Amino acid sequence: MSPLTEEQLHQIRDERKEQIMAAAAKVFARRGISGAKMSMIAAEAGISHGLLYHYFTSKDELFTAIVRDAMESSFQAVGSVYEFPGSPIEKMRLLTQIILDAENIPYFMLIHALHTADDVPAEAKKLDEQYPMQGYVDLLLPLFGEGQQAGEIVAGDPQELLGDYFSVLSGLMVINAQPETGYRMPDVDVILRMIKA
Amino acid sequence: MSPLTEEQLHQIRDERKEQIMAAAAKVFARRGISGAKMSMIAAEAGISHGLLYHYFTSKDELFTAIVRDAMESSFQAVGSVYEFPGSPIEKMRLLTQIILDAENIPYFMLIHALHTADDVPAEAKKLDEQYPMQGYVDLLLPLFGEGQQAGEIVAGDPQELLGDYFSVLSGLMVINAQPETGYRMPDVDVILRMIKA
Amino acid sequence: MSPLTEEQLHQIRDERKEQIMAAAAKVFARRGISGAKMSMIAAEAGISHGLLYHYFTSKDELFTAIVRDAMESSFQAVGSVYEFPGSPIEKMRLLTQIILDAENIPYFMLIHALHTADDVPAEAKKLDEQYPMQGYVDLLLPLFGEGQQAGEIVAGDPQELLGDYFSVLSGLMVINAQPETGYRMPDVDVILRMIKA
Amino acid sequence: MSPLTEEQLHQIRDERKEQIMAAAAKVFARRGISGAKMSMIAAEAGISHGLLYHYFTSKDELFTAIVRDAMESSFQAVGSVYEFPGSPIEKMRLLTQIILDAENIPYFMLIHALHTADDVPAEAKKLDEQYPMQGYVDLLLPLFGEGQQAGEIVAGDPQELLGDYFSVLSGLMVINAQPETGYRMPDVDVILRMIKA
DNA sequence: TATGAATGAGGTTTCATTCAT
DNA sequence: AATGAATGAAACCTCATTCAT
Repeated sequence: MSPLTEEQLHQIRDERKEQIMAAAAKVFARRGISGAKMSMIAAEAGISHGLLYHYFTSKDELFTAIVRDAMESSFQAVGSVYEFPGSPIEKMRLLTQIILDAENIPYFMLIHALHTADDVPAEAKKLDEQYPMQGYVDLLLPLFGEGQQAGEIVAGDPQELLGDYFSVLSGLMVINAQPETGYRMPDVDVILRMIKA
Repeated sequence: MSPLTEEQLHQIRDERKEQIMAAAAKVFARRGISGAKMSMIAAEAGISHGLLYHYFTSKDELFTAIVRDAMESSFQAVGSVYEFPGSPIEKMRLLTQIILDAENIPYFMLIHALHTADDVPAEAKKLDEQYPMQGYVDLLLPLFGEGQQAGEIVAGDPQELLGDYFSVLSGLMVINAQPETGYRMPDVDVILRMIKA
Repeated sequence: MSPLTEEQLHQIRDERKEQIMAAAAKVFARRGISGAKMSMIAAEAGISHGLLYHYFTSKDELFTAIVRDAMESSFQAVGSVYEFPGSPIEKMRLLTQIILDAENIPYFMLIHALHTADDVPAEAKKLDEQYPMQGYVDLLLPLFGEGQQAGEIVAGDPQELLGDYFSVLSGLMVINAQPETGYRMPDVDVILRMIKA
Repeated sequence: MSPLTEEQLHQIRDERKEQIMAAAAKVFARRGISGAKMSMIAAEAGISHGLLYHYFTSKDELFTAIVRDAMESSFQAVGSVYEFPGSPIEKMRLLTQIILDAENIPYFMLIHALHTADDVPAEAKKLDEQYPMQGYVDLLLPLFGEGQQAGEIVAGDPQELLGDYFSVLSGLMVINAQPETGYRMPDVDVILRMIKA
């Protein structure tokens, strides 16, 4: 009966959702929650603002969906460090290099926005508690300890060192979210010196 | 009951302005430009929102005034590094420690907000060009070179290294602007490892 | 598998229209004109909202069609009172009983909505002038006069009494349109006392 | 310090609130909840729509405030019946006459709107449960029983009769909310016949 | 005929700014 | 100088209507 098959419609919906979320991630990252206007997101996605509401009930829901996406996939990405080749410090080096990629900036910005705004949707706050930075630290603790025992990584409380390391990375991503601001994105090896023995 | 002299009035006015700017810096830092509402600033300053407009023509002017203040005083603070005691690396250590003080966070946040928002007043943008990060780097280049020659500071392009260093510091300040976000503010010595020989 | 004849198609179309109008009447009655959303009507009719527009050009046209239907059939129903058995007051009793049936509520609600809203389509307003309450009164005047002469019906201006009577019935139907509101639908005989000698 | 005394401001606020509520009652009564636009209410009150939000947080809150007002004062009005002069049926007659006053129409309409709309604020729904029609019936039961014993009021279950009576009155008020609709507002004595012995 | 994606006018709400007192 | 009432531009969101398939 339907002129488009169920499957075709499903595909259209999924593609549109992706398209909107990609556009929204950009805008949220660049402007923060209240600075991101629905009209900007619509324009960035090349659709009418009305259609946004066909796919996401509200700005809040849209923001939350993007954050969920960002957190889940970043968590996975960090977890894959154990499949990297090389010694612990070499694994850390690779992971750092991957993280610093400009394309990850929106993810860091979103999490930053999450902490910055105070009108964050409750749902998004839950996600923040579910995937805290501590999670990344825990994930890497074994690797880090191994590196310390091997004498490749500097001595000290691994929890704190890893926390410091992620904080530095997060900060760099956040301030480099805008182009042309005069900030620099340091070379991997410069940052790595913080934890290298 | 003689009326206040012109000068006394002027001084009262200036004190009020300081009070408002301090309150506004806090709010701008915590919420960003569009997230900071004039009513919040008024509440934080303990005055009515109407009174804000007796001291600052607009939100834009208020923001710009704060940014100017932040830039000028931070520039001065960094410049005073040459009066610090100790060897170059010790001077850098002291400067870093001073910078990382939580009370400086608003300054970094303001500059970050300046880069983040796109509805930044033109006046504020001019300030950004007038006091770019490069200025801080230039200020410290002689000290840094001295340290490298003394073998205290790691070899490499001093321009880039200093740029990296300031970027890391800026990033850390920005992400630690909100309390309770799980980020860490690393110990001075951890950061210092990035440039220490 | 011979294709449907023109006539059969027409009939199917008409049945669909009836189905939609019945659904719409329910929704309009319960929510009023602006409270009734096209999507609700479509859902109630079990079709997509897009299909509504194959049968009715607009919400206004749909509303008008329902009102026309309601007015025409109710006029006919009241007119049939003369074929009822019994004396004038008994005829009035039967008519009242028929009117008070819950299934007639949508008709009264529609006419009420017509008077309530101010964004009523011009076409519908014309209908309201074409079938005013006065029409019902005129229809019943002879019967009423007969009842008065027979001493069954209370004395007084029959125009006014009949007007009062219909107003009371209308009011009762309208406030009982929603279930569970605490209002009562009085017994026929209680209402009849208003006009019984 | 304040250029207007606390008291003056309070008075302005109260007057404005009254003015807005009166205007809103009119508009809500005429158009229902979703049909009443905030801009209409503002226009009716002769103020800007922005100012509405200075006094009432939302359309819902405004509606609820009016309903509360309506319910409380109508409850009081009905309760005062016992202070009326005359026999029970005469008291009922006076009460009826007071109720039927055109100025009370908004009150009935609001309660009707409350039952009609389905997007009624939760707060308003609570009020509806707190002041149900049964409350009015209970209030009048003693008087009604007295009238029945005195042979002035028709025999029958007083609960049901009073319920019927209020339903008829409510219905009449609701359908006569709009001017020029062809409905009639019956004379007190016509309605009274429903309960008079 | 039938569907649901897509649009945009219009309604609700927020908030920077003005102004009477 | 100080307050808070008042305004209106602009943001968010809803929903009647259109249109590709």
